[in-house]
Amino acid sequence: MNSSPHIAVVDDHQDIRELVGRYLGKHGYRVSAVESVAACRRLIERSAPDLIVLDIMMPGEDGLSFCRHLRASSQLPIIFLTAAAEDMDRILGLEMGGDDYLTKPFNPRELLARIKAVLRRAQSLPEQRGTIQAERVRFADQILDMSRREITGPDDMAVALSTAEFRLLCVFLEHPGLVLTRDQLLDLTKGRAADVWDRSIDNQVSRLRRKIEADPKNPVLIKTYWGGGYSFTGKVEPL
Amino acid sequence: MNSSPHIAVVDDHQDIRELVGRYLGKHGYRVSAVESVAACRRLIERSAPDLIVLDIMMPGEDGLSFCRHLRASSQLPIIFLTAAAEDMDRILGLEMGGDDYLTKPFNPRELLARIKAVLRRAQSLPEQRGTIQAERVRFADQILDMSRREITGPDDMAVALSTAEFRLLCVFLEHPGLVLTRDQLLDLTKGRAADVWDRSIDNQVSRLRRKIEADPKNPVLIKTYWGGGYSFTGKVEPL
DNA sequence: GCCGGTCCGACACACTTTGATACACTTTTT
DNA sequence: AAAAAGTGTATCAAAGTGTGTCGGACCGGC
Repeated sequence: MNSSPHIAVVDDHQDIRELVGRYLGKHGYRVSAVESVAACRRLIERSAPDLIVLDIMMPGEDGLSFCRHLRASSQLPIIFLTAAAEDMDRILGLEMGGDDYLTKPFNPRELLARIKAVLRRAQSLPEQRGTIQAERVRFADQILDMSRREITGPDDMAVALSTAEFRLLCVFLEHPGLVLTRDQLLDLTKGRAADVWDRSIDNQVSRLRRKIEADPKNPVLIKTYWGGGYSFTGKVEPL
Repeated sequence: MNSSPHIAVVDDHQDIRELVGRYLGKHGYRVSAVESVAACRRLIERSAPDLIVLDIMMPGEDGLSFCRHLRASSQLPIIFLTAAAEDMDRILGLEMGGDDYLTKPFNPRELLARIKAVLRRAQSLPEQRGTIQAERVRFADQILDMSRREITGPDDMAVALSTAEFRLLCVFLEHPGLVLTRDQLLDLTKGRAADVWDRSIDNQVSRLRRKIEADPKNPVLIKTYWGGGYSFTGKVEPL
């Protein structure tokens, strides 16, 4: 990502354009706000945005028909704005690739969250490092037995891991030192995309820490990167 | 599976479309909801869904006749929605490939379960590893005698297996290390498809564990994958 | 350095899945 | 035919997991 993402906002209400434009701008996005589908077409031609925030109900050409048109030729992600819940039905009738929608009135914060989610989805995937082959792996002062799914500490006490904990630990051990976002962790462990305010990973990290950290209150092995994600710190050595 | 399955929902009631669309969307499916068979035809042409949820009783072209039409040319799985139990007779009259049906009013949760089941069935089959040829097989610290259908532990005590237990153990020994879903296990042992809330496999696994695990309360050989299935962990060596 | 907003850790809780047991039904054996 | 064993279903308890909330930690702007 060499420069900040470029968002096109299409809405016939000036106040919405202004509000959204200002808010997204403040959060580091480049924003182009236009008042009609026609203007949006021109915009797309000359500057290729990364995502469109599109109002459905507009005078002149309608948002939905525009979307159908776009879908015929491109994968450009769209987030729909709809005034009424009934519109949603018509949205569902479309092929919703990586798209999303939001009903007015909406919280700008939520729009931001969804934009982030959609963009992340479009990129995703850290380089796939090889899966761990070894039967046992030493990390820090503990050993993970892959087949028994349990770890043994320096005191020779074995601790069993649940399915989710085990998967999470494996992902960490496969990517030592790398900062993994919650989306990546969720994708790598469960194969599913993150819901907007998903806290399940936080919880699993917390549970895992309780089992592998000497002092769970002051984690050393799994470090938190504020606003970024988590990273496994420590030597990893297949046995 | 590079992207989530795409489900087409065909129903003339808007509320149903909305409900189902939202529910399935929330559970990670891509949903296209349309109000008629005609619209569904168009949908299929341009976007090839993985499964159709089809209301039977609809104005205009009827769901059943549409199904007959589809079956002539494709294997596309269908889940029927019927208002009255009487319709079921007519459904049963069809060739139900991998299909299924549900009577209204239905629990969205159950629909989800059936969709999962049908889709799994459509994929199914892990790569068929060769059947075990050897007369005796060593696994962990025990030996399975194929013809006598009994296992001998390190203490030389022979334990007899029932038919179902024997089949199940064989399936596990043929796919060591692989996580097998309940459907796959049921298919491989009994050759039948899993009913939606089938627990018979759980029971057999439990019984088998009691015979081959040193400590059935803390199974080591047959591991549970929460929400996934079971997996046999341990060396397998034909003799 | 203070302040508002945002993110994270911990906890509690709801919900789903699984394990164990009991029981009914079927098949096999005696 | 009776008895025994095998198997599927129902039920309850236990474990695993996801979501919400609250308080504290962290960041950026002033």
